[in-house]
Amino acid sequence: MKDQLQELLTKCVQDLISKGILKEMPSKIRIDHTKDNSHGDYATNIALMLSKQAKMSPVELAKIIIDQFEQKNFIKKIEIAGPGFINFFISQESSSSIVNEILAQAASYGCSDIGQGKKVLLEYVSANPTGPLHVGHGRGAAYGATVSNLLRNAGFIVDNEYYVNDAGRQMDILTVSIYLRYLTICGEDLRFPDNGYQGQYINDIAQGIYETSGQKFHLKSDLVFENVCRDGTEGGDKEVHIDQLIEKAKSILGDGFKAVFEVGIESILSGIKNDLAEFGVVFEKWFSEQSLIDSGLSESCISKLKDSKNLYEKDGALWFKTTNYGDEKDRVVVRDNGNHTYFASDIAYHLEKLNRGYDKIINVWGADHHGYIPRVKASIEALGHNSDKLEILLVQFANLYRGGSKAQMSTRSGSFVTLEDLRAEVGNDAARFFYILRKSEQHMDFDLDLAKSKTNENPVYYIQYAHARICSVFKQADEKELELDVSQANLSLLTEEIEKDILRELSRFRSVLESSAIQYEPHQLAYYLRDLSNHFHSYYNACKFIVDDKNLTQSRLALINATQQILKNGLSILGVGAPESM
RNA sequence: GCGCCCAUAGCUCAGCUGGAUAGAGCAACGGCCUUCUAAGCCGUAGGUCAUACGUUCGAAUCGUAUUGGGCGCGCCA
Repeated sequence: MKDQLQELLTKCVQDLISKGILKEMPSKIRIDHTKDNSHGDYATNIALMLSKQAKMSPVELAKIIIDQFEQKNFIKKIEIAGPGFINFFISQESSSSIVNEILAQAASYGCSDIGQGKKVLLEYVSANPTGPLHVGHGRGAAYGATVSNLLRNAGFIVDNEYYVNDAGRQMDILTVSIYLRYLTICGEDLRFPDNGYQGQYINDIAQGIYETSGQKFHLKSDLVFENVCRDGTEGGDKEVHIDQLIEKAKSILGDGFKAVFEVGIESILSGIKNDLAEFGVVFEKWFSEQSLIDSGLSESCISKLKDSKNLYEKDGALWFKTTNYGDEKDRVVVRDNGNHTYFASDIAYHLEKLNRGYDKIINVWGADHHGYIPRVKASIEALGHNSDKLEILLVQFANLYRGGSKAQMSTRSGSFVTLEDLRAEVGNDAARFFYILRKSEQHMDFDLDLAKSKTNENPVYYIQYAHARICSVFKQADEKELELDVSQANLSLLTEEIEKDILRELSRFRSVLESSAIQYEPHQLAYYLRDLSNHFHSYYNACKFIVDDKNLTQSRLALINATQQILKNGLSILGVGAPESM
């Protein structure tokens, strides 16, 4: 309907151009759903936009446009209103046909092909595998998964990917943390380093190693701590302290160090996978950072950059001249100790992504990484690709409040609320919905007490309740042996104001999906579903659906059946269930 | 100091890329269950869209400056 109007209007403007009344096509011709139904069903501001080039007042121009406009029978009325808006009123028959469309296409109603089968790689979460996911990661997970659903629904082919940072120093710290806990279980008396990972999960992993391997890795703690400098709180340097512990453990443990590491990362990763799967977040691929080093891609990227004169040496380290590509300072890719930086892996990773032939690469990052964007784009350009292919979506932090004060979320200290805890407390549906309800670039206050204690006030239930209520109506209809037969429904009987409102609301669904997908804004869909539910609840209170008049009953059941379908389709994209009863 | 994000009702947030009288949810107040689920509905109240200029037919939306908050500015990841 909207598309048809758009076409007609475009043609109309073209005709006026050929008549010499208008000079040139505007960059876009907009037809919008109206906010206020006294303004009709659709409106355009075209006359306001073009009044200047036509050298006449918007109202005059609007008149000319309407005269030129090809009248169709689905248009009941065209009006000029306000400063020069053109409002279109759609005929009752035509606007109620949306119900038939929805019921005919059912679960696939709302799908589109605006993506034209373009291939998209969507990377998100990618939390370091040093511990369970916390509530901060949940936002990225819910957001990424929903964007993925939206894009798929819009005809893009989407691969979801999780980048696993399984290389580097933090993995060593993780391993040492586990190992020291293991030694404690073996009966050693030792002091746990300040910089170690302190969560209970570390103890659990250590316990697991003890149970399967017994004393196999047991060494005297005196040996491990021999010649290691003092820790931070003992007046030493906590970074040096832990680095020396790592070196010590590696040298005396040999292959055992790797064995402990393998058990540790396997345990943590499977926990993360499980957690996300239960949250309805599924990745096609888990990409290992280590694999970039093992395959030599990381090394070959550095060679390429070296060959293209993008690297230089300073203070014993190898620097990438990212300032040539708009970064504010140059970045180190190889440290003076010979180790590659995280950035070096990331260069290789992005090159690898590009080589896989995607049309678009999207990274969802925490907003704290925004300063990282120029250097990654720089690396893409330097390796001869177009950095526009990479789109980075930033998600702001969720500030966690508990008991009215901000809760800390540090993995290192182990004092955080896990995503798993949150899901257990508020449920997957509420958590998914709550996370995407806010625009991603908005800071978000997540009040745990509110989310946990007052779950009934969570807006997700409002929508689910609307769905359940409709199911309940059909249950009633069933008992009265009424069956919905759309072909029997005379939709022109839907003349109540609220019924027209719902028809208008239903007709918006497609454009909401399109807009949410293109702008990567799931919250638009969430707000839409809330509005639709609101209209339905009003309808429910204002009118009875199952009435003596059989024809009217059929039409009303058809209308709420279509509403139910839209709620279901929308919730499914949000990754939220549509319960039949509550 | 420089860069990015943000500022809308008492609180938490929308506002469809510049449009018509700025909206919703909580919280407050007043109504609605002998009727398909009251996790609901209807109504009332609540605003200098941080501030000041500017751009134009028209600004919460765009530009500049200021104020106030978040984040970033490692040979960490």
